[in-house]
Order: sequence, then C-alpha cells, then structure tokens
Amino acid sequence: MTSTINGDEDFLMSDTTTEHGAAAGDPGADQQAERVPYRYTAQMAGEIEAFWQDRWEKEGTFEAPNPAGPMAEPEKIGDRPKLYVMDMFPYPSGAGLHVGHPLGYVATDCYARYKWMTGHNVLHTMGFDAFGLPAEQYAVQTGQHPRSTTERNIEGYRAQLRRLGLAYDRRRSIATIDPAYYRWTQWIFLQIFNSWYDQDQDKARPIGELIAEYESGRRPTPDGQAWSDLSEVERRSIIDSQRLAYMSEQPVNWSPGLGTVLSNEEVTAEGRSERGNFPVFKRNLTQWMMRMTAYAERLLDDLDLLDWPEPIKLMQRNWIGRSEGARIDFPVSTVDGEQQAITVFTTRPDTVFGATYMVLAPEHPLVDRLTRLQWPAAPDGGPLPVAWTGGQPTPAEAVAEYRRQTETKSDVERQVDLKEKTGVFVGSYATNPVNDEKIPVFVADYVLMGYGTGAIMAVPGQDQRDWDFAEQYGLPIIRTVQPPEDFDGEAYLGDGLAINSSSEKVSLDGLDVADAIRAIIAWLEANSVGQGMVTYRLRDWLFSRQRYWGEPFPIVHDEHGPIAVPESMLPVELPDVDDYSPKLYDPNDKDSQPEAPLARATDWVEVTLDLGDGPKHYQREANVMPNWAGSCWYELRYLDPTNGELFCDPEVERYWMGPEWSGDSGGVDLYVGGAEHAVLHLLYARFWHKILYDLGYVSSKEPFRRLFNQGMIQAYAFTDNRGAYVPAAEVEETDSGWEWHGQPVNRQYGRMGKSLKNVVTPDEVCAQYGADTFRLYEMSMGPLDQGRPWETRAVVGSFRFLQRVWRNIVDEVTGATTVVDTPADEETRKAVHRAIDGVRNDMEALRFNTAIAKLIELNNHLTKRDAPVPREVAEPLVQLLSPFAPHIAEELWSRLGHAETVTFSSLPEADPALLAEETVVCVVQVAGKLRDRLEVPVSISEDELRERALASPGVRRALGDRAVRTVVIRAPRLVNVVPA
RNA sequence: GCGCGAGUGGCGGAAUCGGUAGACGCGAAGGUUUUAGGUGCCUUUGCCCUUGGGCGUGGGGGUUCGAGUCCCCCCUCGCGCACCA
Repeated sequence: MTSTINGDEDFLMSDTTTEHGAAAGDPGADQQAERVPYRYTAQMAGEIEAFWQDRWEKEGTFEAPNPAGPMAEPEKIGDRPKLYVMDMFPYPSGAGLHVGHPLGYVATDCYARYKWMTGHNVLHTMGFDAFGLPAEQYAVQTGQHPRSTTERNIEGYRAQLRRLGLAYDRRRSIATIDPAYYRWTQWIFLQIFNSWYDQDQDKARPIGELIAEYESGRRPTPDGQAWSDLSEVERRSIIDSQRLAYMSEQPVNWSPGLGTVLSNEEVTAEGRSERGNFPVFKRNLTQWMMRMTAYAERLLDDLDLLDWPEPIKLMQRNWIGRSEGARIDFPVSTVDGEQQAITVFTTRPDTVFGATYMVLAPEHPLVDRLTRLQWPAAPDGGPLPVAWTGGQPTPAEAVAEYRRQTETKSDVERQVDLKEKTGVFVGSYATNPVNDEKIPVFVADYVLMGYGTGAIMAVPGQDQRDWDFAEQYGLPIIRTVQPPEDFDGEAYLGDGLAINSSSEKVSLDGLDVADAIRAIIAWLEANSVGQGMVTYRLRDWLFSRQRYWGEPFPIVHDEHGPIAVPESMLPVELPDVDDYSPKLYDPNDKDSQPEAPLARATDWVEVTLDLGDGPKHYQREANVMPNWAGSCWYELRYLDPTNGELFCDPEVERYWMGPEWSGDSGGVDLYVGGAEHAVLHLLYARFWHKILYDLGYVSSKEPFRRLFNQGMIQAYAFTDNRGAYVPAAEVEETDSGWEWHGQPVNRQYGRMGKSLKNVVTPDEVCAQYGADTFRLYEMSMGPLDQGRPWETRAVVGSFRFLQRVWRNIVDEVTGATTVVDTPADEETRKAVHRAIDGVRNDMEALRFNTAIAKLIELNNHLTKRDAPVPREVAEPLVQLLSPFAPHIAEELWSRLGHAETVTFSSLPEADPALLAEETVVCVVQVAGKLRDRLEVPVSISEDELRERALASPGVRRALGDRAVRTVVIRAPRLVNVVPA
C-alpha cells in the first residue's frame, strides 16, 4: 500500500496551502503559517479528512464480509467474532442535519471502530427511512414530486454524513423508497397476509395449513358446516377473517386535518395526531389491520430477553397492558324480550357481590337493545332520581341525548374533572349471577369501548371511579373486602378478608383477595357464567393510510374482497402521478371521509390480471402502508442488501443475528436511537420480526438485542423584548445577562430549530474545526444517554487537544515525525497502560466522555514531559484516539510508518504489572477530615501505617492534646484517627 | 394523581465497591510569543478568612470512624402514564 499524504510530496508543501489557506487576506496568519507550516489547523484537518475519506471509499475499508451470498468472504471473517451495530436510520428532511442528529451515529461509529481494533467483524451501515408524511408534506409545500425532493434530501444527507467520516459499509445502504427495497416490504406483507395465528401452537402459520385443516375436517368450521358444503365466497370469508393482515370495519382514529387514519400508537394522550398535532376522531371505517394482539403475550414476555433501558421496557409493558382477571356474564333481557348477557371483564371477580350497578360504554352494541321505551320503577319502587333520567321523558331520549353530549366531548374535556362522572340509566336491570340481585344498567363515558368488553360491573366499595359515580347517582355501596380499622378512605383497594359475599349459590366470606379470586373463578367456570382470562390494552395495528407517499399494498380486490398479488408480480410500483396531494379537511370536520390519493389514478387502480384463472378485472388497493412499514425489517436487509431471490439469506441472518451468537433473543448487538420510538417503531419491528421467526425466515426471536437511547442535544434560543427570536450565534454574554446588537435578550433552553434561530449544522463545525473535532466534541460533552446543551464556544477545547496530540508526534516547523524508538520511562509507560485499561473499560460501557478525558490526561502528561515521545507511547495513543478522531489518527498512523489503515490494527492490552503501583498516597484523616497525605508502599503493614499516620504533622496538629480512641486503617490508602 | 429519573464550581460534567469531592473541557485572571488583535504556549482558578483553618454535592434529619454515594421526610426540574375496570 502506498500514497498516504506524508513524505516529500506532502500536501502542505504544495500550492494548495496558500491557495485555500484560512490565511488568505490575513497577513498575521500568513506569517504564522510560515513559522509553523505543519500546525494542525482547520484547513489541514479538512485536507486530511478529505484524503482519508476518499481513500476509505476507494479501498472499501469498512465493507463487512458475509459468510454466504454475493458479499461472502469467509476467509476475511476467519475466527473473528461478529458484531452488528446499528443506528435508527434517519428521515431525510429538507432542512438537513443539525448537530443534534449525528450524535448517535458518531457514537455507534466510535464503538464500531473500537470493536474493529479488538478483532471483531463489525457490520455498520446506514440507510434512509424515506416514505411518509413529512416528506410528502414538504413536497406538497414546495410543489415538487416527493420522489425528487426525497431523493435530493437523501443525497444531501449522504454528503453531510460522509463529511463526518462515518465508517459505513456503503454497499449495504438502503432507502425504503427504492422499489428493490419495498418489493420485499410488500413480500413480507404478503407473508403476513397469508398467515394466521394458531393459538394451540402459539405461533403464526401459513394460511395454506389452515385451509388444509378445514378441508380435512380436522378443524371444524365456525358454524359447524362441512367445508365442502361451503361456497367459495363463504370459504374466503372464513379464511380472510383469520389472516394476520385483514380488513375490518371498526372504530378507528380519523384525522381530517391530516387526511388519513392513524394507528393508536400515533395518537397522543390528548387525542391528537403525533404528526402535526391535529384532532383525531373515532370513526367506524373499513381499514387494513395487523393482528398485533395475537402477539401481545410474547411481545410482553420476550422483553425479559432484551438488554434495553428499563424505561423503554416499561413503556412497552404499559402499552401492552396485561390484566389478569375474569369475564362474567350478567343475564339481561332486551327490549324485544330476548335473553342476553352483558359480558364484563374485571380484575376483581372476588368483589362481584358488591356489584350494585352496571355500566356500558356509550358505543356498546347492546345499548340500543337495552334502552327501554318507558322508565321503569326505581329499585325501591319509587320514582327514579333525576340524575338517572337526565331529566328526559324516556330512556331512549335520555340515551340519545347523552350520546350526543359525549360524542362532541374531546378526550381532553373528558379528563377535566375525573371525579365528576356522567351517565344515564338505560331503563333495564341485569341480574347478578352470584345472588340474582337486579341491578340497574347505565351508559357512562367513564367506561371505554376500547378496553376489555366495553362494559363493567360497578363495585363502588372497591373501586374509586365506581364510588364516585355511585355517590352522584345515589346507588348502594357494599363493601366486600374488610378494610383495616384505621382506613378512612372511600373505595378500598387493598387486601383483606371477604365480607358480605355469600348467597345460596356461593360464598367467599373469610377468604383473602387472592383466594377469593381463585374460588369465584372456579365457581364461574363450573356454572358457565364466566371464565378466568387475561385482557390486553394493546389493539391491532391499523395499517392503511390515505396518502400517496408510501408502499402500495400488493393487493387487488374483486367483488368479494382482497386478493394477494402473486410474488412474481412484485414490486407493485408506486405510480408516478401528477396529483399526489392528500385530500385534507378542516381539522375539526369529523364528518369528512378518508380518500386515498391513489384512488384518483384510475388507470393504475383498474387492472386486468391473470391470477391463475384467466384474465379478470380487479381494482388495486389504493391505500398505502404507514411509514413504519419500511423500518419494520431494515435491519435484515442490511445483511443481504442485493439479494434478488430472498429478503435475506437465512445463513447470513443466522451469522449476524442468530441466537447462537447473540444470546437467547438473537438480534442486533447494539441499536442506538432516540426514546421517542418506544411504542411505535420498536413495537412494530418486534411484531414483524416475530412473524418472520414463526414462519421460519429468521432464527432470531427479537430484532434488537441491546438498545441504547442517546440523549437529545439541546440549545439555547434568545428572544428580544417583543418575543421575537434573534440569531443565537450573534448573542453575547454580559455581566447581567445576554445581549444581541446591544439590546438585552432573554434566554430559553430547548430544541434546535430553524424558527428558533439557533440551528448549528455539522457542516459549519467541520468548516471551522474539522470533522474529527466535531466528533470528539460530541462524544466528550457528557454521558451519551443524557441530553445536554450545545455550546459552540466549547468546541475549541477538542480542537486544541487534537492540535496537542499532533504536536507531540509531528514537528510543526519541519513536518517530520518527532517520535523516537527509545523505550519510555517507567512513569510514562504506566500512564499509557492506565489509559489503555481505562479507555477499554469506558468504550465497552459506551462511556465515551470519560474515555476521552483519559486520552487528554495521557496527552497532557506527554506534553509536560517536554521530550520526544517514544513510539511505544505514540502508537497506542493514536490507536485509542482513532475511534473518535479517525482521520487525524490515520494520518498520524501513516506518518508513524504504517502502510495499512489503523482501523484493523490490534489495540494493545494493558499490562496488569504496569497497572499496579509500588507506592500510593495514603489519606490520613482525623475524625473523618483530611489532615495529611503520606506516600507509602502498597504493601505497608497496618501497624507501620498506624505509626506513620500518628506521627504525621497533620495529625499531631489536628489532634492537639486529645487522646486517640481508635484508629481505622484501610491499608494502604486510608487511615482515620478517631479522637476520644 | 401514579410511576421512573435527576439536582455537584460561573458553565458542560467526573468521582465504577461507603474512603482524597470537583478528573477532563469551556469560561475567567495573570504571564509569554507577536507591530497588534487572534492563534499557540505557561501558570492560577469551589467559596470564605490567610502559611494553617472554616464551609461546601437542592433543603432538613438519621446510620457510620467516615456519606455526593445508604435510610427517612421535604423542595425543584425532566420524562412516561393518566377514568385500562
């Protein structure tokens, strides 16, 4: 290997220096450049960086070998352990990157580069998540096609990231918008569409196996008819209703302002869209769903296999929301005189004797059939309280009026005062199955249709919400758990013995809560009025969007429903239409209808295909997939990005992600990204991965074994006295505060944003100091998982450090290496080994900030030494520095005489013998306060240490004439003299 | 309201096991190179009295020979969840 930039033809000797010198037009700097032509300046950094970036690219330095397939290079793998390091890929917006975006990318890059030097085969690459709303909105705003804006944005991102010297395997980069990529997104969709969840085997299976079970009669049809007696349409409907991707009419989140429906995960607690903050309304619509609920238990349980931050696991656990309890049927007769049952879910079936009324959600399907035409008598035979009737002459009118009120209430309004409950009596009484008591049925919006069965038995004695309602509506309150003597609250939720809980049929009295629950479930099941069960808060994933810029579904429709497009016809390409605008409405126009933009492309939608039974006319599915689809499996495509036969070669997957290499769950070894995807991308990706696992396409149970959330880089923004933002870069600090062009301004802390006029881009920092300084600064700012403020003026510290490293190895005047081959003195050698040891430990734990501090310490030691640096010190220093500042490290490495890149050089191990000290400083305290320090041999005996401590001037002074009560000795580091 | 996390110099942060609080960097002060500014280099830099002390990790209490670290109470900030039956 040749052609590093050192030697006689060094670029600094060439004309380029004077041509683009920072010095141009600055005589002082010119003079300095003459004096120290080989000083590490921003300009030199820029040239070094460009040189090495080109060389890495030319030589394919960071290309990771696969065990099989087109990237197979088994000899390059050898016996190196593998390591798969990954970032959450970016969404390439038109605004480009600011300094906050690459924080995680730089971190994974440092980690990957460190791991190369410890002998790992590292896979590290980057792609682009480029379908979705923001890209489409940007395109609509600028009047350009989303494909052209998105592709341009991707190119901008690539250039910005390349400038940072990130060690990516460029061959593996993907963009979700490429047909060659989304072909496989569609293919995976088809696998999901063509699967069902077998509850007995607790896994997804191909739909063909379900059909075979029906055909053979092994599995009875839902209504018991023979499969052969069913029409083709009936069979299709049975099968379609069990697919993991299915169409269904149900209440969904409709956002008129966005013009699309959204998944539950995309709606905030305030009932607004996560993107754009538009109001969201519940509407009954037919949409594509994914049966994520089938995986609720496994998504929950397998969190235990993962090395993820606890808060993220907790958020997923809460989102999945497992509740153990029981279903109980309360008999009731409808207005038509039909015998029906209100099925409730409760976590406290033991309190069923305390159920004094029932509540249905306003949308509950039984409400209409239970709403009487006339008010019945009150339970005590008297007139009904006005609260029950809402002042209306009939139950029908009361319910209709109540529904009107609740429909218009937003989620925020509903939560204003949770104590204040509303509802009306429907006029029917249900029967409590354990004691045959008649209890009134209400509708009330404190019961939600989306959870459990949408109906509850209300037990005011043991539930505060029910207590509040009962108080307002004058309903009886029966305690069925004995509260402690000193209990002075309302509903009692604690443990205790059951009371008031017996009838001729069953008694729970005297049992504690856990036993009572067991006993009542046994009774419910024996009498067929209920059953122990588990409920989840998790809902199925709403998967269709009324947008243009997304993956088309590989689906066509005939008059009976959806049909899969055969694999041979993939990809179903997104047609290049002129009118891609979504149909947007007034954000509060809840009566508006979703309309897919692709439906307007009639020559694309209307299609004649031969799907095996001759050419027939079909309509293409005009909805597109949500922008999460592409990110549900990209970690797999990186592994085998050019495979045209499969989304990923199983052998390659097993190598990079398999459980034999990556622990029980398998998966990516380190995945770094923000915490905002806790119940979005990270949940969806786990769900898809588990389906692929069930179908045998991947060997790993989980996509991401270890997750790390990097903090967000924040910034100060400044406003003038009218509240307008002023450019943060022009603000100056004064004794009393901050000033912009002489006028006082206010400072606030938060995100970086164009409108806040506080954006700093990596490009600016690279121009001013170079990419190595930028990387180093970002990594030294503080712990990776914490947010921290960007401070441009502090960046210079990292630059100075690199300059000093350079000066310790290269003569600023002659450009020659000053390193000598003589052995290092003992102290320096120890300093190097301490640094190696400390940096290794810090790197393993992603503590980059303290690793860098140790490197600075070592370098400061070398600077103070004021003598040529021995090679045995310079080389490890350059290696340890190289993950953070790879360009300058390559340059120094090559100037030290190495022809090969520093990337795969072997990082030395710390010599334990050199880490051990012969003498240490012993701290001498009197009554716990530091009074003296002694330099003592490590092996000093307790007796000798005691003697020397007591004799030390500091102790004698502090002790005065007081006697010594005791001496605590922790040899050799600490002595504490305790006076009487 | 419930749950989780965090409060350390002027600022970002360090202290991995209960044992020297403030590593490392920014900023600031002084010096030096330079015609000058800037850059580079050297020194100092928690606070308060001065050769040695006193006080210091949000506040108050406790355990301990010894507490930033452990326990109890309180305050502030950040994040998550929020009628989930």
